[in-house]
Amino acid sequence: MATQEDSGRRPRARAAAIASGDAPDGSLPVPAWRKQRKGSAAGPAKQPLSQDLIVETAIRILDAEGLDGLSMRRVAQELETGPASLYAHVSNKDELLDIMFDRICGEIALPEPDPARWREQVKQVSYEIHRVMSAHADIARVALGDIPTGLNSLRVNEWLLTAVLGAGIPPHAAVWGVERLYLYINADAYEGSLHLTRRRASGLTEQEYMDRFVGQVREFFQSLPTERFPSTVKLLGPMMSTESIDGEDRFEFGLEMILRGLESYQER
Amino acid sequence: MATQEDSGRRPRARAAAIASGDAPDGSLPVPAWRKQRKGSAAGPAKQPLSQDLIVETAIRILDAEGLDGLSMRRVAQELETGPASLYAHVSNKDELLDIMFDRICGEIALPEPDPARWREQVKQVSYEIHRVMSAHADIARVALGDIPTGLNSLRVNEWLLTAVLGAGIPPHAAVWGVERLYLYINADAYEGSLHLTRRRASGLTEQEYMDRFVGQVREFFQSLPTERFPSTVKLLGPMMSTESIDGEDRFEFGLEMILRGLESYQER
DNA sequence: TTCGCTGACGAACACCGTTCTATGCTCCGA
DNA sequence: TCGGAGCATAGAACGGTGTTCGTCAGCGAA
Repeated sequence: MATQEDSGRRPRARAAAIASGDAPDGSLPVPAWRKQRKGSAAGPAKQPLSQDLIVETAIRILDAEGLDGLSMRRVAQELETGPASLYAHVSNKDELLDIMFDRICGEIALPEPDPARWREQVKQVSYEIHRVMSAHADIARVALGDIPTGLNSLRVNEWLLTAVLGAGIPPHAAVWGVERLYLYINADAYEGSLHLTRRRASGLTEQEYMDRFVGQVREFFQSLPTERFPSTVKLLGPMMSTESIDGEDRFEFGLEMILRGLESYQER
Repeated sequence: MATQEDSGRRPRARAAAIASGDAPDGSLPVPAWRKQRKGSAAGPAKQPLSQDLIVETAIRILDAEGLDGLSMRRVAQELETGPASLYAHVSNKDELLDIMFDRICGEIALPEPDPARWREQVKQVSYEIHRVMSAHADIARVALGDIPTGLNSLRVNEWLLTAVLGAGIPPHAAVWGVERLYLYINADAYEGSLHLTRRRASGLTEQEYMDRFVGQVREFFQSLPTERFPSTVKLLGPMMSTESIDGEDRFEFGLEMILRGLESYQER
């Protein structure tokens, strides 16, 4: 398990907990408002409710049924309780989503920064973020709809900032570049997850889905009048190639584009 | 129970409507499934229901109350009818959103393509798309969550493809580059609209909102432990500057980055 | 005139997030 | 050991959501 940090309740509370943290070593202090539970050692008997348990359950549902399938009632049902019970540990569905997102950010593995290999490493980490987000259905939507302030999210951000600064990109370009990169990664992960969601909903295999869905889209584009959409029709080939739809290479292309743009701001 | 698996019927129908479009001049053909109404000249007497009327009403609500405030019931209420009545003209809320999005795409003004000024023009059009999306609350979310296949959306896409092709970007890079650019514009427009939504919900002026919201975020970041987040703390200045939050310049930065990346694929 | 069709729409279904409120249970001080 | 305070639990309910069912009225064709 990577260095996973606990996420807090509200941004302010979080920061305060860190600032006044009384843990001398590297581990973050356990926030006062989260009493540690007795044995989280997974008794087969009914576990007492806790924020951790709720978040874990919610992520399990997210993975299995997607963000749209995740509801407070669904989580409560899974825990064999009523929806109202959750609100003692989580003030909000939005807060639950934030905490889930940050917990998931904790899965992102970060290498030791090496300024000499910054470009390669930034790319690697971008892939890693993308991989983790894609592994959890459409969770990336949360990042698009909210400025993440969780500790694990900050950890990733800090890593990227350090790498980019170390490459000699001036401060302003570094801040914006990393922010834009993050936006791009999440937007693509979200977009990509939609196909997966749809495919899962349809119950088709990847190949079947590809054939049917892409086939329909292709059919649609091919029926466009050439005189009105000449470039679109001319580019039907590259547009409809499997690699275009699949996403991996397309993501790489955009990433490369952003990196080329970013390094044009390098000062040394 | 019908398992409505023929979700491809819609795009196909549209394309067929286009292919058999009988508008000889420059204006787009009116799709067969959108019957034109008599006078949309806003009679004070109760207008008969129609898809156009529904879409117009929905966009008005969207502008005034945001995407979250838009519901079938809300639209029906505005039209002084029941929600069920809408389903005779629109098969779905998703379809309504698609149509709304495409209608809004129709507001995007496109200049005559001039290959010599392709870079400037692509930038200009990107701004234009961004402007139109931002003018309609969080409608950009629709584009992120669905592959737009409306005519007006295609029109914009066609323009961008033509411009980029004309600049000597090879086919594959053109397709992907335009697609990535589109993704970026919509993602940023959506992100930006969230602030506006939140501000509107809070009822504060722009200045007040700036002060309060940014103040809180700044407070949070400033309370971060320097030893754990050195780069983040070091970059607090550029991160928290007004221009960073406001978005206009930030959008421009990312756009410039993408364009620099894109033109690195130029072949002549 | 009558038949058939189609648009309008009230009612209802199955959900949703959230809050109120009553009920227990646990733990602490006396 | 008892009393009581405080809190996790959860049933019920509120006000919303998208969508469907079935009825009804109006109208064009026969």
